[in-house]
Amino acid sequence: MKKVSIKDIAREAGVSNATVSLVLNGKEKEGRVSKEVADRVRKIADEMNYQPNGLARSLQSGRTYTIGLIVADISNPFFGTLAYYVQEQIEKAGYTVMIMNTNESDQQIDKIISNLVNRQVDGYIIVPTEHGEPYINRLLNSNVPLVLLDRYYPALPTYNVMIDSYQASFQATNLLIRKGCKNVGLLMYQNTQSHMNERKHGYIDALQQAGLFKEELIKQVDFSNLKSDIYNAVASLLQLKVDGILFATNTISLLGLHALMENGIKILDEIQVVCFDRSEAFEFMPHPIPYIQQPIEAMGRKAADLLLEQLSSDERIVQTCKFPATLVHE
Amino acid sequence: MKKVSIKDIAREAGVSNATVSLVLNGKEKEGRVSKEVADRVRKIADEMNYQPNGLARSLQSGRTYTIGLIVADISNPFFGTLAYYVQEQIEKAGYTVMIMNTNESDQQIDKIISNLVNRQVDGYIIVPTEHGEPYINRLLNSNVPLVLLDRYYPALPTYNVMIDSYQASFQATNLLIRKGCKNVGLLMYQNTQSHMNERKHGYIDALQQAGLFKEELIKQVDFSNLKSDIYNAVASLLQLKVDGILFATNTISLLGLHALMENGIKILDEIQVVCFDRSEAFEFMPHPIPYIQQPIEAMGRKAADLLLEQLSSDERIVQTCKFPATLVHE
DNA sequence: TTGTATGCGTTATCAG
DNA sequence: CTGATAACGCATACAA
Repeated sequence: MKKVSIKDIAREAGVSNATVSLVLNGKEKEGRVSKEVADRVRKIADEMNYQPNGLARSLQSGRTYTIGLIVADISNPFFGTLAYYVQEQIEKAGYTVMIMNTNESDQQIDKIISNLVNRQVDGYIIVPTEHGEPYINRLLNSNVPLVLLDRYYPALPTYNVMIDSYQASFQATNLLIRKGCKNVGLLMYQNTQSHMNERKHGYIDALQQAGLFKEELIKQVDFSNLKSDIYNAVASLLQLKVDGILFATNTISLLGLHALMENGIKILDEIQVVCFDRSEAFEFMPHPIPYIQQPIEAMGRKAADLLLEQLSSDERIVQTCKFPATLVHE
Repeated sequence: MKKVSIKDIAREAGVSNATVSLVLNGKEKEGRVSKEVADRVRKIADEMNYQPNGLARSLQSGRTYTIGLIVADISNPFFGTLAYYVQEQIEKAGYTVMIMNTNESDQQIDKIISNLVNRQVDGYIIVPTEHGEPYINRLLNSNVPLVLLDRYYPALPTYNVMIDSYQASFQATNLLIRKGCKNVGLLMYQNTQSHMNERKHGYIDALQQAGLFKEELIKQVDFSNLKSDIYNAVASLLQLKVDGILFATNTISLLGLHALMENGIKILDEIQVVCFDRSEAFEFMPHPIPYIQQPIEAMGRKAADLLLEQLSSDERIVQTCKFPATLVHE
């Protein structure tokens, strides 16, 4: 069962491989191949169950029609859903998506990018890691189509797609203030990236405007030690008598809520919260949990569109596309 | 910023491309290249920021070091997590994983497989669609490394990895019976595949042994019309006075629980349930929800291992690896 | 120790 | 209308 190539068909049909290639690519018109030959070639190709070799084709054409999508954690439904829509949109244009996982590791993103470069992918959609800037920069310099997703490096002139984290966080914090909270805590990642930073400053600004900001109510947790970090942070916030908490990501939200429960807190009775992203858990809670809803589908499709745009034209007018997030409550 | 090839380095270094190739592949020993030349070549390659072209290499070697992972829905955390572990395991062996999505569509799986064949991937791990048997069979005949995941076609001699759905469902149903249920309903997909079928028969057998089986308590829902189908099915089950329900997948579980709630049912007080797969929602429910836990990590790694095994040796001794699922309750 | 020549499967150019 | 032939970038058998 070895692979059959154009050459095999040519031999079988008694024609040259050039002719076969023309026929199989539907170029018989301009190639001026006779109907008879064309039909015979097609028939034989079919009988021999010919499958074109994309490698050879790509080597020759310089295009793989593949794009690399690098996310931070494919087991997180946020990224899974994002990947879903990116793929759906990219596929419409005849491209294939290669999904890769960094696990938030800078070392991994370096390896993955090298790997994709070797594979000659035509473009990249990347959720960048905290200190991945040099690797992204290298890609940028090589002038390959590129879109950053969910986070970006302000110093780099890249296409970016994400939500307006500042606004989302600002609004969310104001909701807590309106509900009468005087001690609003923030649970966020120990991470200096744009998205975290904006979420932090939206929170700070809202509280400062209300004259309620207290530095010590900001708790940072580590991605690699999440569960115990969060439990400790929540315990510590409880000691500081918080009456409201903003959770800065979906994962933090879920673990945070759980930690509150474990501490015997009646959520939304004793302590107000706002979460990031909807969870299937919310519908089953005694009260509806307020949350920040990211337009995942829109973001995925937009990232795909921006990449496709670059793929089909040379001019680059970089843009940062910040989607507004929706605060869902009541 | 055009790509630099071996030829460019050779010219720059004043040697032949064969020499460059030998050096860059660490074959200077057996190739007997002098240290000086080797060092110079390496230095120049580095300065010119040489990146090997994997396409050309693969075309020559016949191996892409890529495997295709085809799942049914990447936005479903079950498959997302599965993908995560498959990738982690495959990557250890130096392979790259291409994740693709069928959305349970037979048409899609056909397209995706063709695409991956064109791309010359070295092997496949596939969650097959309902009527995808012919496409899988074609792959099988081409003798390419292949593992089916989560479901399989009994008629095909493939490597398979999944849970023992019959046992899981049988146990789950017996739990409901032990809890005193007399009218146990089943909410499952309208799907003839192995996993669904086994879940159905585990349920039937358990009930028949207890003399409690009633055909009309089995409700089938459609993947493409899920939400409303489930609401209708639940409503209909309630009219039939069920006192226990087995939900056959994670998605069905969540929507099913929600439908019960909407109908004002106090879950586990008025009606007993068993779900498939853990949900983050369960921890927040008034009572701990019993569920069937699949060993996702073990399955992902096993599928990867079985594929790697085929990749590194010619002998195929197909095996179906059924993992026991754990019934978690109390 | 290094260079030359060839092939991997395609497509494209240019003759015939 | 069709067939040689070169080229894509790399690896390798064989010369030198």
